[in-house]
Amino acid sequence: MPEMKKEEDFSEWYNEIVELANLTDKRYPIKGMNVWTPYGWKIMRHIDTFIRQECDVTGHDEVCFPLLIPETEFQKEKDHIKGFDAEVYWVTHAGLNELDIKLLLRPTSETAMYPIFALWVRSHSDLPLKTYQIVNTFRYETKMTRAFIRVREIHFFESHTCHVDYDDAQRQVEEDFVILEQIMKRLCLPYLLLKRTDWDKFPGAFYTVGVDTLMPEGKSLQLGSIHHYKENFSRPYDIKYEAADGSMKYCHQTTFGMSERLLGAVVGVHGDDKGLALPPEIAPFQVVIIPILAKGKVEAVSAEAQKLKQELAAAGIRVVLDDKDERPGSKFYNWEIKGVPLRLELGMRDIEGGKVSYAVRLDGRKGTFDRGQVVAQVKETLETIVKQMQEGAKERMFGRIQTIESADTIPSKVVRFGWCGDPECGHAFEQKTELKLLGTPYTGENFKGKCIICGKETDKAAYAARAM
RNA sequence: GGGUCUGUGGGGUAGCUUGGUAUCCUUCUAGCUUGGGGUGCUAGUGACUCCGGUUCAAAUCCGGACAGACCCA
Repeated sequence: MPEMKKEEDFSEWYNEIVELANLTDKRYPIKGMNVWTPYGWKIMRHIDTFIRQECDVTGHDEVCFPLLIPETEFQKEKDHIKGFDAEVYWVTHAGLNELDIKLLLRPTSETAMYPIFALWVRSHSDLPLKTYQIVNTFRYETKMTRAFIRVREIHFFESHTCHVDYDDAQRQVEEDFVILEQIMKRLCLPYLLLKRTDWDKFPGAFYTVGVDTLMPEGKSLQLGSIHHYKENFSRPYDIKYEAADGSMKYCHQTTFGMSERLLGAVVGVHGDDKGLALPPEIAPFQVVIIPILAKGKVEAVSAEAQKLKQELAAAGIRVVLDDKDERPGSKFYNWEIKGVPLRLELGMRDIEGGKVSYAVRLDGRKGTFDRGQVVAQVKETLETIVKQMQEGAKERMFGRIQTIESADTIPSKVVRFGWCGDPECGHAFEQKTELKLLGTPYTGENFKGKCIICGKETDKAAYAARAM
């Protein structure tokens, strides 16, 4: 019998859930490279679908660039190299020969895309150039790897855009926030948008906005990042255009990245001691039907269960009928581990009474639907579950954040405090508390107080936590 | 980079000190039984990370490789 105590030992709980729910197969013989199982991949595909939808409606075009990057291209932006040097995989041989110019596996695609962007962008009428891709990227992580959260082969979404000037790129950053919100709503994940400190921004970026959520143990987990590059890449990669007045100008660029960490966060935020709890929008199966087969009535019940399944499926609901020869109780446990949001039970008792019994995964509540209105009632229940998950997760996250006025005693959670913005104070805080300074809220937050280190008056709040 | 420890059926383990038939739980397969919260019984499949050494004999001892965990820088 699995011991699954989320609150007691989150780390162990997480590993166990990922395995029991069969989201991934960790037995692949390379550390940090796991196999996507059918169940886990179905969820990830739903997430990807939402990302594609939102990017498409905002006028991004999907592209797909090669995996390998020549060393010579990679080296063009100095900060960028420094940031990734230590975690790059190299291809040094091809067949029996050593390569003259080494190739690297993309850790992210700036240096693959931008030489080509330089060819694509010629005049202001080519702008804005808005692209994205969903590909695998590679980073040689040296710390402990963990399914979905820290992996060496990353299932990566990255959008890359080019703009005529700073302001237009800035508008893109703000559009990214809207895209993000649409996606996070469906995953029922609350988050903070924090402008990273200068010493923690993406290598090569002008500024970085981090998307952070909190895990139950109070650690922060970065789910994505949005960057304004200004001209930092367009200059070394020579991405310029002819403006209306005939002058040549460098593009301003942005990027937005997210990964399968989104799935890791869904596991961590919504799961409980019974297993996964999936948001209905990304659940491979939103409803599981379990027929209760009493002796002698097997066929009647099976036929009715089939009918129910078809009705729900016809209404666009993702439904699975579990007709395995197994006890119902055992099926209940199994589907709960897998996080199916809504369970329907159908036995003679229900059929005779014109009902369908249900149980909600999230809070365990049970009741009956009317057989005649079951489609509408299922839809309504799923919608309620979405709201419940959104609100519950939000409450839990903000409940973990404490505003503090002194760095001497740190309640071992996520903290919010005044910061004058001086890097020296920031470093001092990090050193003293051993927390990571996550940054300052991107969209202003009403705050009045004193810098927690130097005591200067400030209207800036900062957030810090232990990073996962 | 330095150090410590560990590799046994699909998953989790016992056995290793003191060398000789590999334990238990779970999963899986088949049959019967059961069927509204993990049904019970019976039978069955399935493992000592790899390479070398010592030995009549190696999961066990020795060396190396590979993989993983932890600690320190």
